[in-house]
Amino acid sequence: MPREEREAQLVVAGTEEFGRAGYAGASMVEIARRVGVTKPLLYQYFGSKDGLYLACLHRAGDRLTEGVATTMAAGGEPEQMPLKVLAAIFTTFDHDRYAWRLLRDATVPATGDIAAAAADYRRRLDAFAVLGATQLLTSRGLADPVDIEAVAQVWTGVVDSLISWWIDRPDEDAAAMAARCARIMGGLFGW
Amino acid sequence: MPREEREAQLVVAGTEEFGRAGYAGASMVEIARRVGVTKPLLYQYFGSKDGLYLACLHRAGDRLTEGVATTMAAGGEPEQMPLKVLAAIFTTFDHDRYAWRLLRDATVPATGDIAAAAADYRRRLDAFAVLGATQLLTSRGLADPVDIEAVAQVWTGVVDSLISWWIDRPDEDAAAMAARCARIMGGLFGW
DNA sequence: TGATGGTAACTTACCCAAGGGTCACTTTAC
DNA sequence: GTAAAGTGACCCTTGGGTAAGTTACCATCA
Repeated sequence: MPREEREAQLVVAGTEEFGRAGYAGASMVEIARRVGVTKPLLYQYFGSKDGLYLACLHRAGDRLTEGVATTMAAGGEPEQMPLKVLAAIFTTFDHDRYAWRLLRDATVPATGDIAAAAADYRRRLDAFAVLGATQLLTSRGLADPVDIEAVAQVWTGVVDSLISWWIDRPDEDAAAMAARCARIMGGLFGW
Repeated sequence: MPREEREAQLVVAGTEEFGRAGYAGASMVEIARRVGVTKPLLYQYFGSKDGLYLACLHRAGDRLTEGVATTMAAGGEPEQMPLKVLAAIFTTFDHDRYAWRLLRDATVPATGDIAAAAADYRRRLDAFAVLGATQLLTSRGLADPVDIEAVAQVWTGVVDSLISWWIDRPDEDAAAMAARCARIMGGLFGW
């Protein structure tokens, strides 16, 4: 099998394993086993556990920030943005649901390349979240910047828990997930 | 120092370290070092890493389920329950903010005593969340049980992210945190 | 009162399995 | 024949876990 194709397989398997068990809990030999190869090949292609994690992280982070940026750039009513962003995330990661977790893994080493890259992706996503929260809160007369930060962080937590819930329900596809969120938000908040 | 007192110190240090780094990422020697003792004493008192984790988990889980149960039992408007529960959680864990994370640590081994105990606490808390979500959604004409489950899980995710945010702001006390949540929910949802 | 023995707190130094990482080698395709 | 895909067997550090011993305190008793 050509290197490029094998690497893609390994990144997919790594994303699932890192997403499931976290960086600290994931095992390189287990990731290799999933693909049907052995550990030395994994090291030949990615150099180290950090190298593989970074490859997984960049793939996930780039796709995610791109999708969110496109959606946010399109604009619209502040109340509609959360749903639009959710729909974009669900569509992008329908077959790769663990990817989101890589950006929010608490078990990566506190310093080093991984921490820096993950912090950078989180920073970019947080900026979008803060932008959305600002639009939403100011339209309702709430201007405290600390409130806005809190709402932005809760928003990422909501995405997090929706994706965790989704991972446990593989039969629910992206469209059904988006429809469910729309129905719930409409009912609960009148949005 | 008497055993009882030392054990309490170690449970506090363990809760912080497990909460910060997760079960897989936490180190027993680091936990002992925080308290100023060495690893063998930790093992003499708790037997194993699992034993220490279970001690931390039970302390956190018991206090949490008790506080939530008391609050839910008091009853009230469905729209007011989330705020009341949040206020109870903030008050209970004002000086022990990492405790919540032990119930939701993804890096614990998938089987064994810890997994069973954590699943049990989560099950009890989920039951409260489902109860609250049912009251809230049925009052708005949403009766799909799958929607209710999703809302319940998102609710726990909201608590999770609020606590993470709070951990990063040690100057904000429980009362300020509750007031902030009340202000935001009032502004965003009109609750 | 002071020697004595026992117990609980605590440490140094070690064992061992797991897992990240490497080397030398074999197979396969062009 | 050579270059790339791939492997078996190994090294070594990390970290969970333990054995054996030391200190400090306190109750007891000539």
